[in-house]
Amino acid sequence: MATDLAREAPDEQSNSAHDMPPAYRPGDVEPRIYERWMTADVFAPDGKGNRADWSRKPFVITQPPPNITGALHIGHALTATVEDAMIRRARMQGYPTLWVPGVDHASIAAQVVLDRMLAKEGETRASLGRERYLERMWQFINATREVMGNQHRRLGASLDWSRLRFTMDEGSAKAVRVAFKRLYDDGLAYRAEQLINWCPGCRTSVSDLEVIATPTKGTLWSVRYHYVRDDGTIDPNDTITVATTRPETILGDTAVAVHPADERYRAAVGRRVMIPFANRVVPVIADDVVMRDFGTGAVKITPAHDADDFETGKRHGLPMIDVMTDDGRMNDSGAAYAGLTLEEARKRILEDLAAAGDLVGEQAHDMIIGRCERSNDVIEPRIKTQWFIKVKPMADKAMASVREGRTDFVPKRYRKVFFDWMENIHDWNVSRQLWWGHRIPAWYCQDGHITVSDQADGPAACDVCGRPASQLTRETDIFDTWFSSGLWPFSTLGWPNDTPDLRTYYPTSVMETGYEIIFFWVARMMMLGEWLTGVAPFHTVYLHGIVRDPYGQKMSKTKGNVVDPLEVIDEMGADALRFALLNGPEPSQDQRMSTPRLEEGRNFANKLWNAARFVITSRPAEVAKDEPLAPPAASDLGAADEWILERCARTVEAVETAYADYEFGRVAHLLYEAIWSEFCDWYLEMAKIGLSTDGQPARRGATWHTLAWVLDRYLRLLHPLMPHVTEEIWGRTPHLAEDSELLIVARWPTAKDAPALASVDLSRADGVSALIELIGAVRAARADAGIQAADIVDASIWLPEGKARAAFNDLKPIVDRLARVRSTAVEERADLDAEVDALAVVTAFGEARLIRSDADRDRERSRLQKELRNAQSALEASDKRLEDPNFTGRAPAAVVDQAQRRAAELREQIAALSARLGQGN
RNA sequence: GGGCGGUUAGCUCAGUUGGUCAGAGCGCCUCGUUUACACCGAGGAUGUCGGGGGUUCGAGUCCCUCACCGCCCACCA
Repeated sequence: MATDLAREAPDEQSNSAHDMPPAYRPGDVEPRIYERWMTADVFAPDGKGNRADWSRKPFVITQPPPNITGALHIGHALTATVEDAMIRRARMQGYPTLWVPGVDHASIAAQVVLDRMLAKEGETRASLGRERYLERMWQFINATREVMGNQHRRLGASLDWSRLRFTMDEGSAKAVRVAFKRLYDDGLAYRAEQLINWCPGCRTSVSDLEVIATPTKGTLWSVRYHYVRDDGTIDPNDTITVATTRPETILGDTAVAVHPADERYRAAVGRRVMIPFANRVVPVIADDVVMRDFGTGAVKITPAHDADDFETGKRHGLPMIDVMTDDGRMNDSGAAYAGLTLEEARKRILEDLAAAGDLVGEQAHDMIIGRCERSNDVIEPRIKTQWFIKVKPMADKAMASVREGRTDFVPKRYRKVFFDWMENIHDWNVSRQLWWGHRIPAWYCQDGHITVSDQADGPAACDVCGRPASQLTRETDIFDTWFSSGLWPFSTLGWPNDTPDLRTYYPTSVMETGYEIIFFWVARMMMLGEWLTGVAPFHTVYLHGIVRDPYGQKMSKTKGNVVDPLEVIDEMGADALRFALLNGPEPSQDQRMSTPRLEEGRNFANKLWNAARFVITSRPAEVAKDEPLAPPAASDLGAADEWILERCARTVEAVETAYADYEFGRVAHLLYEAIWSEFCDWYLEMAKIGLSTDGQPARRGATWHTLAWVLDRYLRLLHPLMPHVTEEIWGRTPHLAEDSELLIVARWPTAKDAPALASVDLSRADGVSALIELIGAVRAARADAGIQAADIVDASIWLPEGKARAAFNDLKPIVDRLARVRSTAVEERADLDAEVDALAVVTAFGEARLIRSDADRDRERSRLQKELRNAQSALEASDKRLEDPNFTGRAPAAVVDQAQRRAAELREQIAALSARLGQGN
């Protein structure tokens, strides 16, 4: 199928406009164009259609591999569009470019999705068992992977599909094993009994980042604990009152703490109290963590269920008692409450305390509780023996890389965000009690020795005691998804093997992603990359913002306000979507997506299409059909041609700067202006005169060559943003002799591409701007006077000696056409006065008189008076500045000079307006 | 409790180092079948650039402060 499409596309079609419909039809064009790129094999850095210059360092993008869990949303479209824009420009610049497509296995997110699907079938994780569960997972993800790839293709993303990777493939698996072993050998991976974040819904621990701090209205209860006498009995009247928000954890209390300097409790320290319902006698201890002015100044210590208490417990050697089960109930330590949910247990314990008369206070209390990012369950701090990564040494390296400029952020302010987080980083809990993911390659022997192996089939024997593998048990936990994602930039290139790919493409160039995963992913890639490969994995971190709905709301399936990129592409075209996404705010700023914005992109594609259609169909007979593109002959250029060439050169420069700064919004804006407002609105109209059959053949040729040249520049510059429509047009326009057949690999334009044009005297080009202003003024006067467009009016035109007059000599027919007049040039301004019955048009750069005996004098007067007022107030302000010695003395000469020139122009205009208004009619 | 971002025309947003910077698109009003385009063309209306203070010859543009909106981070019962 691919070859058929490729065959039907090229030669007969090119340079023919008969098959160019008057409206751009993305649905017809886009799939065919993508197929051509694929057939030509241009996406791979060493593809046969590529013109990569291997003497240059390859440009490589690190992209966040999307989760396999489902369809791509508009955020993915933004990511892909930005990355595609970057890589297309680099490719055109001649860099070997690599953009590896991939998918992340997203263990916890995938399990949540699969569990939900299974629930509909009446199955659960447990009912299937690990093996069958994983089989189902593979079925599920194999189906979604296909869909996701298609979405990127529809968008036009030029990914090297021959390198599609998955974070659960064998390459990733090996990288994970080797990375972990390295970290273990370096002393950075350790197994320990620590307080971790437990999600009872997901039945796994999660990292600190996956816990969402949620403000909650809670209650602070005051509870009496009874002192225990030396003989072990309880004095019902001798109590200490503690404050707690979590009565259900009372069963896990192993101390009561007070502040060491708190006079109220001086005598209490060292005494013992009885924990209600648990029948456990625990000490009253003194510790600085206790805040004297909070609650009662005495606090129960539950080391197994609170971060502070855990530290306190360690300091005082307190027992740590876990009172919960994995699914969020009270366990056997919960005595009479065992088996109850935490909520039920709390209720019962409060009732029982009240019954015993020990619940002595209750007040509302604003607090923050952690909830699971995935399931929204309340996260329980619990003691577990799990694997951790000591991140400080890696963080130091990553920070040094940024501090020393080896890695930079766009926008720069994210450096601070990065540093703030890195400086306060905690060790990373990488154990997950899930099934879908990379199993931690650690083995334990019956003596508790740990063996970490990077071999696919595990260790041969215990590293410590030499027991054979058959007597070792493997860790059942898997890694946090982000552990394998963090290896992405190099695991996709063959690491840990020293492959040619790794040597060629690593470190990568730009890492592009949304700011919301800077900690999850970017920071971890930087840490792991620096530590494991010795270099920063990319030199630039480019962060984009969130795409919101038209009302500024975050899009979400539950809100039902999601925009499906595929629907947009069906309706508007991929280029329209891309343009809309990029023609937004600066990097990292959120944007709102709406139909009008998409229409703007669609309309722009259509505008370009029609401009190209005009250029292609207007080729004069003098220019051979197969003549290659070339800069127009300088000697034959008219003023209008010089003008557009000058504008075009400036645009090339400005656009290039914007691209280099990753300012895609600016690129879009500059090209929109240049193509629509300059090229189409003015030059195309002007060119119609230059191309007319009554002109000279040389001028016709020069005009058309100018049209083709400028269009060609703009197609190249716009291609990274709107690849399909530009490629399709390019297929029908003449190219430079050295050009490739496809725009996607055509040479990137620079200001130096046409040396012959550099020597063109552009003085007339300046004059064109003055004429454009005059034409505008004539149009406004006509509209004001109600003159019909069909009415061609005789006009006298006077322009001062200089650029505008020089340009006018060349552009008279153009002025006539665009201003709808038959003009006569007059030598002296005074000559205009003869036209007393005419309508006056006055600008700072010239004047016109529209010969109308039926002119409405009152309307003219009010129009001219308004202009006079504007000019006068502008001059007034200008003069005020110029008369101020502070200004003339302190402002730079160029600024003063400009102000003086402006004042002179205004004086001219005012004089002319006054003269006209003073003519007494 | 820290930190960051935003506040410019009815709406969505541009405004690079302070000096035609008060703009664009959409919407609105008037006109229009001029041989690329009605997904179009021409013309027009609309803003004390969130408030206040300061620096400066000159400030949406720099500094301070306040207000509102949003986001991120944060182990205190």
